Amino acid sequence: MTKNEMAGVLAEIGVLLELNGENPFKVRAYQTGARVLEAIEEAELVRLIAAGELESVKGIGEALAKKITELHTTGRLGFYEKLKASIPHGLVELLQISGVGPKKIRALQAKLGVDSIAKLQAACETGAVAALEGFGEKSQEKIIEGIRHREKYARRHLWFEAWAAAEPILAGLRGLTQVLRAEHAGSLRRRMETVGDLDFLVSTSDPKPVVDWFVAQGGVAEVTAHGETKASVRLQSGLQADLRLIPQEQFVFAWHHFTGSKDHNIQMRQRALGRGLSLSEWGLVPAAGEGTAKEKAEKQKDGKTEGKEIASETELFAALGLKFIPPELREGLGEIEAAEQGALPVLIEEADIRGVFHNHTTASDGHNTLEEMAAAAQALGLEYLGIADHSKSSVQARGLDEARIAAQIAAIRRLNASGKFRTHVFAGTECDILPDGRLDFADEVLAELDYVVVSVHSAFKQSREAMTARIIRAMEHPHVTMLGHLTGRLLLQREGYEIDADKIIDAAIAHRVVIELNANPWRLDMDWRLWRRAAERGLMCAINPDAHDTAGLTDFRLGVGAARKGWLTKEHVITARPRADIRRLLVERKIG
DNA sequence: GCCGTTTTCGGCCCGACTGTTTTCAGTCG
Repeated sequence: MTKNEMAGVLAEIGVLLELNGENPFKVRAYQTGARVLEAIEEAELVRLIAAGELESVKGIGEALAKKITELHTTGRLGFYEKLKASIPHGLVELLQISGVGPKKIRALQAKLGVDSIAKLQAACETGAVAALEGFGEKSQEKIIEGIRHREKYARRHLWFEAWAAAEPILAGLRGLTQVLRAEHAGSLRRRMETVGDLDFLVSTSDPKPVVDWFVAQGGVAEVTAHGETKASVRLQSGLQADLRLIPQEQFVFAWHHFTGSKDHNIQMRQRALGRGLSLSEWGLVPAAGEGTAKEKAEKQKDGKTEGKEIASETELFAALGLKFIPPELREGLGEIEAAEQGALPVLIEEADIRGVFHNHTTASDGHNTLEEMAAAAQALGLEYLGIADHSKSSVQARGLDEARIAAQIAAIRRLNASGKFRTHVFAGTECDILPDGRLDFADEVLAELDYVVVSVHSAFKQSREAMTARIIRAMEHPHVTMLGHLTGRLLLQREGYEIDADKIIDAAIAHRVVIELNANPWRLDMDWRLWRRAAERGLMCAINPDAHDTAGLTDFRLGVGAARKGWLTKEHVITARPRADIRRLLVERKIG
């Protein structure tokens, strides 16, 4: 059983225990265990299991270590199978309904025999739910709505779609005269590849007109909460947007809190407690003494307790002995330890990008010509543009055959010689990796190119072993410069093909092949979660927009966001190198 | 179920909003 499958089992145990009404801290322990497994490297995990040292991992104790070991060695877990069998499958899907949690599910099951969405719907229609103690007409209506929209509401949204929705809201809030400050937070600010909802924070001396504007703005389908300090709306896309109104003195604390992640916040609060302080969205106050954190924060505001003024996130981190942690790193994956040791990376920025390698033209499945792409790259200030159209086996994308790519190479050479654009164009290919790992072009063709991207576009259903061997064989080819989209995933649409990422990363390092961070908003592949360790071991990254038109070139910015989440600095990223370096490296045929 | 430079037991982040209540439980983030 793979690492991620084991993590999935632990997470599911957490859900099942929750439905059983188990101690919430036990539930959390399983959730933590699942996340820890996801974050650990597969080879390291195997080593720890073999050595019996799993318990040395923070978050994994005796019980979880035993269960993980059982899963790893037998592929099964008796505890899990028994638990799963004891709980009707339909109960789990009830959790998808907005406003319905474990307690309500237990009540519905105990008193009405509800153990599926269908039965819950039927019970609502007869009015039985409204008659239940603790429920009422409103609850019943909300459940009916929740059932009707559960797919739309549960859906996550691509980061760039969420950003497109958030930008005008943020601008609208900032345009209100009552608003002192408005910021976005949440997974959008952390630049997660997908976003579940939008979070906006506002400080104002006059909340009512701000909340009223927020719930009445265009694009709002439904108002789900409308209080004095908080409002929630459902946008027509199904995306939920939350607005929170925060006094100016507490803005920084709230901004940090609602940026998350949850794991990061828990670790920050634990760190604060270790220093006799209590951190919340209200402030950073002494942990001891009477009263809630909020009350203490308010006292502090009035100058009744000792406390240094904290006016920025930098000062907030500093108060806990930490360097500023960029939002992209706040995933609870070691950033606090790094910040403590002054070992945070200087993350790559959009301005560091000098060029892009993987782009298409009308020669294959792009929508703009070579010259149009070059002009657009120049307008973006890029020093170089790599053209990598598809190769002949990608028939669906009108892949180039030998004659057409020869003509394209000549056209690129002529364009560069003409001096028409300051941006230099490199002639490349996105060469198909054939099902057996051979390349789609003969060596003589590849030798004519400035560089070669290799990608999988066929036979997605190969076994993990076959696919891994196939990709490694392709990377061993002496003409290969970089590997395109590692898994071929399309976010929220299609899982990637099965691979052993560690093995492929090792092979890429060994053969000095670069792996691409495909910055297309549906891809962001290789995943940010893999980059940190890979780069530490020496893997080089190319942030490539995989642009199919001139507008798509700007997608490299999404790739920078993902690279930042992967702890990458500009030293790790080949496309942050100036053109002169690139030319020299490409002449040597290998970059890494 | 995990964890410990206050602890091997007793904690575990904590507040807003809603709906159902008439003081609070459940859900959510």
